[in-house]
Amino acid sequence: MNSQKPNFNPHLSIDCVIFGFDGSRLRVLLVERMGINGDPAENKKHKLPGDLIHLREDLEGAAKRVLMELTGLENIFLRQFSVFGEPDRISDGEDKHWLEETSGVTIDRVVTTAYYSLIRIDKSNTVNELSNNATWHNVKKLPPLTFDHKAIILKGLKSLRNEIRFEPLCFELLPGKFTVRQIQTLYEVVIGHKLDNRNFRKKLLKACYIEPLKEKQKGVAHKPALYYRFNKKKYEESRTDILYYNF
Amino acid sequence: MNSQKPNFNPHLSIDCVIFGFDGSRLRVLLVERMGINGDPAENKKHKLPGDLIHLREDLEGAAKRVLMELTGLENIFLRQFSVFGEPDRISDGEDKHWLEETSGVTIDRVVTTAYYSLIRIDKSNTVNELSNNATWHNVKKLPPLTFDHKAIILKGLKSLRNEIRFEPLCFELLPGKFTVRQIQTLYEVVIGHKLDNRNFRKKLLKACYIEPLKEKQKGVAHKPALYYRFNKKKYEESRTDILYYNF
DNA sequence: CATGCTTAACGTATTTTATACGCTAAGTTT
DNA sequence: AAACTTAGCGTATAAAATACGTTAAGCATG
Repeated sequence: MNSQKPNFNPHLSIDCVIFGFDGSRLRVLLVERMGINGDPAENKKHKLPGDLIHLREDLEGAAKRVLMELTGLENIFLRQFSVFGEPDRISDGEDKHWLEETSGVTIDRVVTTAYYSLIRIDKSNTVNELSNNATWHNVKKLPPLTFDHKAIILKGLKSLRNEIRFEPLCFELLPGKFTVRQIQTLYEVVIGHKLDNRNFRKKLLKACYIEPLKEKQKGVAHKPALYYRFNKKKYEESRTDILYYNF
Repeated sequence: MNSQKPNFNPHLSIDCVIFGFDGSRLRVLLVERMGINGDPAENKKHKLPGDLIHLREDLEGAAKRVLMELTGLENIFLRQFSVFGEPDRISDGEDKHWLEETSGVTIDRVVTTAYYSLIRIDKSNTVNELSNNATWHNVKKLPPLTFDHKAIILKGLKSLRNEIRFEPLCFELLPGKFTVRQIQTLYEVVIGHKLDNRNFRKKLLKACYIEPLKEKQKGVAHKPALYYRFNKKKYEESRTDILYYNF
């Protein structure tokens, strides 16, 4: 309508904490903040994939758009976990300057809705990442980040760490076929401590929705492990109301 | 600065789902939406306590302000649980008209951050509630509500239902001294099914942080129950890293 | 081609926790 | 005094978590 008006709301944004599992570490996908004139910023910093929200766009829709542009993937796991709205979260001079230059409007305050998403790291999405200046980083060794993005990542990690214990989120991070060792390692890195392999295995295989395949690992210098897959349908059928409670 | 500008951001709000437990039902505190000209609206509707956010105000600060104005209470339990930002959530003609009249600005879209809070229903806060047109409603029998407030309450309830099973939230809803029956009834209404009293009692009393008092119920037409209290310090000391997980 | 190395995979014994349900106790009401 | 109601304790059984010993299947090496 009014050509002065940008087609996004300068007060609202979304940011995505995209987690991936590379077989031994939990990683998060970050983009390099480009310099104001297109050239790399002097103080190189990373940021979370995110964007201001278009005027008639849904929050979750905006998150999906950002994910699609970055990875080329649709239908990936996405969960809102928190909002960050301190009036001073954009206070850092350099970061604010960058945001105003790239958006073209004066920024008073931006409230960002944070999502975490879970994806499988493999060849199919590596291509897009490279073309978007995106790189995977170990969540335990984060590079310098803009704004309060470090706090956002840590809170997202906290949410994941909590929720993976009660929901089948692990299968969003694992390949379609996986070994017992892979899923155990994933749990270990996410919840942060070692688990007994014999008991883990026992508990895992009791679950009828984790099905053995006929296929084994190949080319490993030890006894090859059997592959399993997650049967989502069986999982949903086997769910009963959880009665567990504590004080 | 600019006298045209309101001292709040017309895009950002908070809403509070305030839960209370009256001994047998879970209740939620709602305010009656006043009519546009001060007189009761024709189509009487209720709404969640909430407000637009002041320009330099924190989200949680805004929630605390709303709670303080409504109940006169400080330091009450408050937890952010979701954001509601669909572009059309304010689409209802009547509701939108009301909001524009009372705020004095044109409303395109409001993203609201939803908090739930837990309070003890007793005499000390009844006074303020009355002066603010606030009333308690059974969460199972909600009156007609403005905007998407019904969906917000239901999502808040879902969060509470989930989180009360792993955190000591029940003590925020109970009086300082309570009986085993009271805490069990609270669990039953929140999680939605009956529990075996004998086993519940056993599990409860194993917890060292739930301490028996010397005092008993009086004036009840049956064997009087012993009162207990929650020892927060002991609770925190007894916490160990939860190792429990599932797939 | 036998030996060692590494991780997979199975089993068993013990402890802890959850579930099911019977019974007595201490008040009030009639 | 008998009936009624909820409090409060106990016991037996089933299920789940924990601890840890042992064998199996592949590859790498001399």
